[in-house]
Amino acid sequence: MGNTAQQIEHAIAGSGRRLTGPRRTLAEALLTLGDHFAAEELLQAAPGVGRATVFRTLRMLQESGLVCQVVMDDGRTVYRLGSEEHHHHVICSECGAVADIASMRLEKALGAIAVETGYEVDAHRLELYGRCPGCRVAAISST
Amino acid sequence: MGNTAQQIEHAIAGSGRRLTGPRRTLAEALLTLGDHFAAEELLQAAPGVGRATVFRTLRMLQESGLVCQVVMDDGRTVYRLGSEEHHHHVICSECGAVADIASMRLEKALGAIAVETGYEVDAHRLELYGRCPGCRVAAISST
DNA sequence: TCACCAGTTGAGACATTGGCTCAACTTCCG
DNA sequence: CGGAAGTTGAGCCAATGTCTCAACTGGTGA
Repeated sequence: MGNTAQQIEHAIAGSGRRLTGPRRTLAEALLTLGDHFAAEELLQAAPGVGRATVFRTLRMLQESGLVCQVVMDDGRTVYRLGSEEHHHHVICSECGAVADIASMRLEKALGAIAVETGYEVDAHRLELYGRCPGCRVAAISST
Repeated sequence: MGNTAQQIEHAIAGSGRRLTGPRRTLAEALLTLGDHFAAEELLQAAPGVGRATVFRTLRMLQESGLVCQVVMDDGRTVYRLGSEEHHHHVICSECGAVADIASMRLEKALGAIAVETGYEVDAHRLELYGRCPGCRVAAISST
């Protein structure tokens, strides 16, 4: 995703929110951080920004759909800069690579479940864990 | 799920594991704990059993399929005594009720995704959040 | 029955992830 | 430019879980 700091800053400064120094710093730090990152990494990549601000901003970005949260296999959570569209993740248990999933079929199955259970479902969390193609090849060739 | 303490104890004492006092205490405490519970609640329901043992045993029971872990809407995790069969959960954001889902359609969609991504998927985590029928009714009548 | 040893335990410190408070500060609007 | 309102960060708190390690114990072989 070719997000730029300006795009992120622009998204931040919506609905009565201010574009402050720390937020700018975070916007830039986000871009230096690779595909996914822990909150702690963002904290370190943004010198001078306090811990509370990092978490606050992360939450804000999640609400804006600019960042999504991924729960890893072992329970750790990482964040990911990404598109606003609804999607899920496949995570490699070996190298940690995260790939997006967008499956109409899956969404429909989820919809059907909502109906069957009688629940009014308004959110869900879905993560798949496995081994990415690269790590599969590596595992085979190292045998 | 009419689990009895004996059933749980039996399941614990498999593959070279010992049936110890603390484990018996935990097996009985589990039965007093309602549909789902936090680790902390189990700890309190099992007097004399140390924190480390509670978490160790919970992990053991998860590996045996006797207990499953549910990540709540807000990130808290609760545990649930349940069947070994693979299933997912719908969680009511209001009253916390947890219901099981077992959908062939969903499993198939997940399988298709695994193929599409090229990942060798071996596990996943899926939770749906919403409002249960009871809370929906309550919300309407309190209007 | 007994002794032994591998598996198990618990106290307590530590780690991780995140939230809260509140006085000081900064943005941005008028 | 001035001030209200949004924002910040230091530091402390909380929840959830892990680790260490000496002491203990279940179950087995004799």
